[in-house]
Amino acid sequence: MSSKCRQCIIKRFNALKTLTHDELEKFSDHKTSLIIKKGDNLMTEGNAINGLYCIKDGKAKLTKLNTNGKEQIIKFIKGGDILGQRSILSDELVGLNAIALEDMHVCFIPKGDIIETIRVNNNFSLQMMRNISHQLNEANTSISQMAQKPVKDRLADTLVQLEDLFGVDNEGCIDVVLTREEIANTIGTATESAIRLLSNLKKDGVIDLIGKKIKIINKNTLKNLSEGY
Amino acid sequence: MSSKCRQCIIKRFNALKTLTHDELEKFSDHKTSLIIKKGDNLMTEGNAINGLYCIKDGKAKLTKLNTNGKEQIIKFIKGGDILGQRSILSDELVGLNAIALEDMHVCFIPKGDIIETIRVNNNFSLQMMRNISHQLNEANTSISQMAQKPVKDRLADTLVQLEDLFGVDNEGCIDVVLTREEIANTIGTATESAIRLLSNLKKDGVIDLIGKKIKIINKNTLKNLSEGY
DNA sequence: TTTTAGGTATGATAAATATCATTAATTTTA
DNA sequence: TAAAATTAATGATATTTATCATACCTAAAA
Repeated sequence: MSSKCRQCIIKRFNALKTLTHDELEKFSDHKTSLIIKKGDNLMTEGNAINGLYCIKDGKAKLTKLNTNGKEQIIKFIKGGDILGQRSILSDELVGLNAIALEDMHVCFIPKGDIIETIRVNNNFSLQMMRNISHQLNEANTSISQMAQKPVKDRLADTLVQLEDLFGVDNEGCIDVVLTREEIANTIGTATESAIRLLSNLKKDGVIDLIGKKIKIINKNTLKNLSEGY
Repeated sequence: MSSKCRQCIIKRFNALKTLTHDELEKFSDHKTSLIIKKGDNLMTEGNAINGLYCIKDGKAKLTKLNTNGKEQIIKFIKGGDILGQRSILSDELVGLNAIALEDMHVCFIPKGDIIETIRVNNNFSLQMMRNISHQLNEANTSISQMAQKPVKDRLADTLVQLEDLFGVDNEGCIDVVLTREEIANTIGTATESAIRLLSNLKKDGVIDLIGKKIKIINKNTLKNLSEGY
């Protein structure tokens, strides 16, 4: 049973918080609730999109498939995030794959309602612009880091970012399960290189590896490493 | 003597084309015309910005300074482009340096007018969103390429993109003057590596090097190279 | 014009990273 | 639970890329 948008906690976290009572009601009436199974695609690169996805819970990776067939992970997504804004706003095809890292609960709001709201509710559009602008800034930083930093620094940076984004579980491990290959695809390196560098960090006592889970022991050291020290 | 925004040809190329007669008049009255000398900063990373820059003519590089002191070129800018949108929209500090590659003519429009127009003119905000969204898409592609492609492929890609962006002069050379270091900072490699790869491309007859100027002889080969063939 | 400085070019070498090969561990499937 | 398949780990090696050194060229400055 799908609940009311009005009651949804995720609206506190994003552009939805600017909506009026009536707008929320309309969204509620038109929305579809979906369950995306781990490994399934929520969006697919090159496809058209006709609405916005609100992530209620679950985690996803946003990826791009390279011409050589390699997957590049551009960004991670979690509950409270909104997907598809860029594509709806620019009226372009979807640029990234969104692939569930675990089962997800998602709401789909049709494009018409969004566009209508953009036209009427200025705060909503401003909030969306803010969001996209912020993402652009992050992307630019990413370009610079990918281009200039060695793999080791990028790995350190990624670990810190993953902990900041997903937090830690009750054992103190970064609260997301990624394969070594996915970590490699995030920092842009070969899987073996990622594994090797993780092993080194463990040997140096900076992190601990518990199965697939990673526990940051010395965050400051990681932060320094990420800046080349 | 600064002319009227209404008559400015660059308004045809960007969000300004959605402005009403009255809005253009207001912009005209409040704008400042500037000349930025080659090598000077139009915007500086970390600074606040209180308006939008419209590039009438001239070329610029958008850069980021890395923690190791290296410059990364994120994007190139030319006449018709608008600068500072992201920062104004998100209300964040400027994320990039804009440095003139040649003398530029630029108009500055104060933030107040822009924000006001965003509130009133929906087409204007939509157009801006489109622009930012498009830039975000490009940035994501860039991340993927930086992370996954070898330097040679990135150089080939950059050369093609530079020609597409700036066109060619009457000798058929890419119509922008960049130092080898700037090319290296675009693709994210050492200057010597960029020079070496350019020399190889010349030896293979794919490009010609005429002083600093670069002439693409076989664009298709470059395109293939950029995809790893 | 000569000098000087900055940019370009190229070789030699070192360091970083990828690839290939193999084994061990873990997860999935039958 | 056993077998199969995937994932992780690590060594050996090849390739890519960076760094250092030096020479050359070009354009600006004295």
